[in-house]
Amino acid sequence: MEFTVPDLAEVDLDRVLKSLADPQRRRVVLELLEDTSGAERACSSFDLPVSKSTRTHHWRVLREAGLIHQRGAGNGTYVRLRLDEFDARFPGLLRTIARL
Amino acid sequence: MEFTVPDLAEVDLDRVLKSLADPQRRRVVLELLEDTSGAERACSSFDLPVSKSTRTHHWRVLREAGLIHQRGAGNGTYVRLRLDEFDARFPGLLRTIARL
DNA sequence: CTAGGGGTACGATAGTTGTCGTACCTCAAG
DNA sequence: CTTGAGGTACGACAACTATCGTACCCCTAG
Repeated sequence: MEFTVPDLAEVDLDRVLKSLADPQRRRVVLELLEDTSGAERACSSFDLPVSKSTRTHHWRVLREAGLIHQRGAGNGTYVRLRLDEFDARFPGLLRTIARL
Repeated sequence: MEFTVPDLAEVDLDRVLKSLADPQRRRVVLELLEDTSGAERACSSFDLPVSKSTRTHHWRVLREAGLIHQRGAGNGTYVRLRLDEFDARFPGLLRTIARL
């Protein structure tokens, strides 16, 4: 199962800032950012204190903001930052926020 | 008439990002930022395509996010970026967003 | 003094968002 | 084959938000 991600050119800053204006989502993004390996990570490996459906919701918001890519591997789902693409579209934004 | 502004230490990133995740408000902030003079500007000098009450609302959101200071001068209202304070609390954020 | 521009406060409203529960799917392990 | 972990889709709901209109306030220009 595959998740469609938006073309970064079609993502607007509004959507991005809204997606990052949530503690849960920001935490996840920054956690991915700290993982300098850039490797995939299991969605289930994040400790989110919300229900399953809420988790799904947050992943979708991040996906639609162009921040992440998701891959469904039958059993679980794996997530990866679209770091290079995103940084090309919104240079420095992630690093700046990470530094705060 | 005076407007109370929050202590920057008590402003959280959530509130800031939410306040900037709106085109009208972001435009106003960036316009103030481009004005390198740092001088006050009349609130009425911004061309906001919304009603008076909506304008008031947006100014309040920015104020509560610690981004601006407002001074009521009887007749009109004047606004000023809290640039130094804000940048001390959230270093680089405004400039980064301005660059996008 | 009166008009009018600039502004706030309050109440209403439609749309968005974060959250959940339930139902259902898929695969791996027993 | 059955169970369970991980996950989606859908519908519900409360909270928040952007917007407006109305009523009202303050001052300056006539």
